[in-house]
Amino acid sequence: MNIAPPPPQDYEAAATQDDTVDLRVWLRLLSCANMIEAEIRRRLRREFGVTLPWFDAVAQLYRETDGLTMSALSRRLMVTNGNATSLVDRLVTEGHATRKAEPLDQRVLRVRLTRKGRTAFERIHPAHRRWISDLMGTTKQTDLARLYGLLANLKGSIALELDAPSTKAEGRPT
Amino acid sequence: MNIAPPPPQDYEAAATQDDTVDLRVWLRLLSCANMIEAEIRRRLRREFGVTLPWFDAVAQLYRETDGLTMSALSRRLMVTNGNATSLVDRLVTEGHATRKAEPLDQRVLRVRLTRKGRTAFERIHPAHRRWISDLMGTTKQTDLARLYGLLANLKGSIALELDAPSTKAEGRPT
DNA sequence: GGTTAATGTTTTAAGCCTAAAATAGTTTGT
DNA sequence: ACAAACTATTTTAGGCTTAAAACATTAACC
Repeated sequence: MNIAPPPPQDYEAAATQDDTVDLRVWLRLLSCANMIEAEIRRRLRREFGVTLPWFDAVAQLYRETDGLTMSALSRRLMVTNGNATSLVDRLVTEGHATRKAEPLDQRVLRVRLTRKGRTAFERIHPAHRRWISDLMGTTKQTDLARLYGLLANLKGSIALELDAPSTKAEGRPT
Repeated sequence: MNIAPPPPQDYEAAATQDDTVDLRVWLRLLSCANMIEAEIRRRLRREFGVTLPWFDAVAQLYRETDGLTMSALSRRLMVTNGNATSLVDRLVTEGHATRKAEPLDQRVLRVRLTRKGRTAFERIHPAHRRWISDLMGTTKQTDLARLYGLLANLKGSIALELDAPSTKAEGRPT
């Protein structure tokens, strides 16, 4: 028989036996995400002198040769529009990106990585990829595949609930 | 046969076919965590007028009748010590917590929830629990159990790597 | 017993993030 | 054509977060 693992000293410490499975899954999920995110943040700063949000923004822009609108970018980064504004402000002043109004719709601004931005990303990207592999390294491939599938379900479940949050909040109107 | 799900417009949008499973699991995990966290944050503010970090801090303190030291609290919240300081500052000025030096070690400060703090948490807690259940609601119990197990493995894997980050960084010492 | 190292906490500086209000351009209905 | 509604983005105000430096107390070591 195995010995029990030591109780975690993080978010999960607040979970008790009588908590529902839901809550315990959530706390554990959050722990994992926070641990990985914190470590990637530290390494990006230490090895390359960039912040995590900076890297995330550049990574999203890198894929899109035609760039992204401000709204699309903030949606992808999962942050508010205002937040994206300040991130892109910095990218532009650094010379890593440009921001140009669309000719057909003057409201829309399209953000594109410059040559300099692309080069910067290419310098960091391989290390980032390696770090993720390291952090997940001892998890078996089959487990990762299962996890991928289960998370897809969970994500779908969340999206559904976000589309129809009415059931508990207000009941049916009279 | 099923139709393919629409491509996500979040973090995962940056993943491509040639990315490793590691990376795709990570992006999906992050998506899930961010979606849930953002929704809980919105509801806490809208329904109870409190912030998510405020709730997290109070939730951790609620369990511990003897309170927590500043270090223990920041470890549990997975934030820096400095961050915990400002959170507790606010709890104390609001009257939701007290901060007292330990008699045996004057360096250590022990934070405890006040009666007012406990009452505030008890008012919010049931709704929070319900929200988590709602967001995960359409995920089957067996899937949640599997997820719980797989995340345990992943978490262990991460912890291992964080303890021994030497393999790639410096090799073995001469 | 006095210096040095270690530990616990706070402060500081800079950047991140949200929610809400404001601005500006576009579409719709008449 | 004009007003109203809608959409895209920025601004503002306030709070969150980190990393590094500073401060204070305790432990370790001659």
